Amino acid sequence: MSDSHSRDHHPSSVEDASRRAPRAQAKGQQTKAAIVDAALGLAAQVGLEGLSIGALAEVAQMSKSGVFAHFGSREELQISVIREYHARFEAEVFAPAMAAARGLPRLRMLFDRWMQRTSDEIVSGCIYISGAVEFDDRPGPVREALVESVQIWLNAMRRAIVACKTEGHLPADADEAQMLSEIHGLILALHYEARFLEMPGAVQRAHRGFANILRLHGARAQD
Amino acid sequence: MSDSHSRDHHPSSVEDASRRAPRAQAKGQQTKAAIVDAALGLAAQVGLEGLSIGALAEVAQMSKSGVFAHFGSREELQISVIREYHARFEAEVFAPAMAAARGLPRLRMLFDRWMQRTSDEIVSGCIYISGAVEFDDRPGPVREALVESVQIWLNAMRRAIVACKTEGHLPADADEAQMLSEIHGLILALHYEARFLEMPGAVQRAHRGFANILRLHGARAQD
DNA sequence: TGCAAAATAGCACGATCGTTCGTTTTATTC
DNA sequence: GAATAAAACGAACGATCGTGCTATTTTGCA
Repeated sequence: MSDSHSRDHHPSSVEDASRRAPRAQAKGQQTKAAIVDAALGLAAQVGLEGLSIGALAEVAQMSKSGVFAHFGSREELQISVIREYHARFEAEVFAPAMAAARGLPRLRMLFDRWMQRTSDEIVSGCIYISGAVEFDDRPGPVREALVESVQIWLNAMRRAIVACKTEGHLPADADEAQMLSEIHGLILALHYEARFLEMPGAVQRAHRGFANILRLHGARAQD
Repeated sequence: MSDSHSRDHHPSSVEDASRRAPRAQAKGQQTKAAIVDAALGLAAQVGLEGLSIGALAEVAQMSKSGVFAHFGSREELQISVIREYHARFEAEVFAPAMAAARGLPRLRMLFDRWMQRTSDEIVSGCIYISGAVEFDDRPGPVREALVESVQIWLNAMRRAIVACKTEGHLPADADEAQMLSEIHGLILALHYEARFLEMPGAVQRAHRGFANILRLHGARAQD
């Protein structure tokens, strides 16, 4: 999962950054980060489309125009939220799993972390899922940012599956695209059944489903 | 799948209905049906929340207030759209599959029809999916109508799986809730990958996924 | 401490939203 | 065809939206 997004407002040179080390962030960056943080929570509930600058300003205890000035447009705000979500997803799901051994252990840990995050989002909502629905036929930079982030993650999962083959944990002819779709479906069904339908047992079913998929596609029994 | 919704505006007595047989519908019902039809297409694209009376009036070539008068509120319009969607889903997916033999043949046909409809909705959008995201934490009558419709359908699928057990097409200890979740996940992944990510091969993966689920859960080989 | 710049607030704009109300047109019944 | 009811219209409302513009406050540095 390569973070290809350019972090904005980095000091233009390393020298400048070290010279004024004590002042970590200008005031602006600091409150902008706080706004994005609040926006993330708000967007998880009401979606990226439901995210309004007025409501955000109220949560952030600022004026509408004060919030607006940090982004210049609502679209830019939405994209900032997506980037922040992406960064947190990467830090919370992808990064820790890289500590696990290549192959099946790492794939298991990736799925476990993904599941854990989705379970948490039963309460808060997931913008990779709500965003997909809101922007699936609304072209533009917001949709592009969303698609890019999701693709980066799904590609990381795909690579982890392929690694299982090269490590001999999965048969060489295992179909990684098929497995990925089936795993992705488990996550989507979990979100749908638990958050919308409020059905009990959805988390357990997703866990079992993952074990079923590994078995079906010929994973070697693993410690 | 029992249609528990009361069809509104039925003639109050059968006698009245037969007496004025040539006039099938009063003018009002006729245009209301046309409005709902247009609203269904519009809501599939922009979602139930994105559905505005102004835009609908433009599509239906009527005045805003003319459209509004048929429903009395936007919520009632949204509910009417859900009911109509439900009726079409039932007619297009559920009803034809009842002709197939109880057990695995019927389950296969239910899934095939469901898949076919979802494939069509790659272009148009599915309000059972978009609606779930839009109303997953927005309580009220619209959410209730959505949940009810989806539950009716999922229960029908569950019954079809159970029938496979009593017919001996699936082992008696097969877990129907688990199978249903996995199947539902295939549909959700298909919608996500094909409509939002525009990934090729999603339809084929969903078909293979269904075969995989049947195999995994011990379905007898079937003609 | 004082000054320039950055950050925030205040206010108003055009647009769109759901909704209400009174009127006018259309359909139905005698 | 006249009378009555149903249906559709047109205009306006208050609210909320994103977005400019201009003050005012706050911050960072000399």
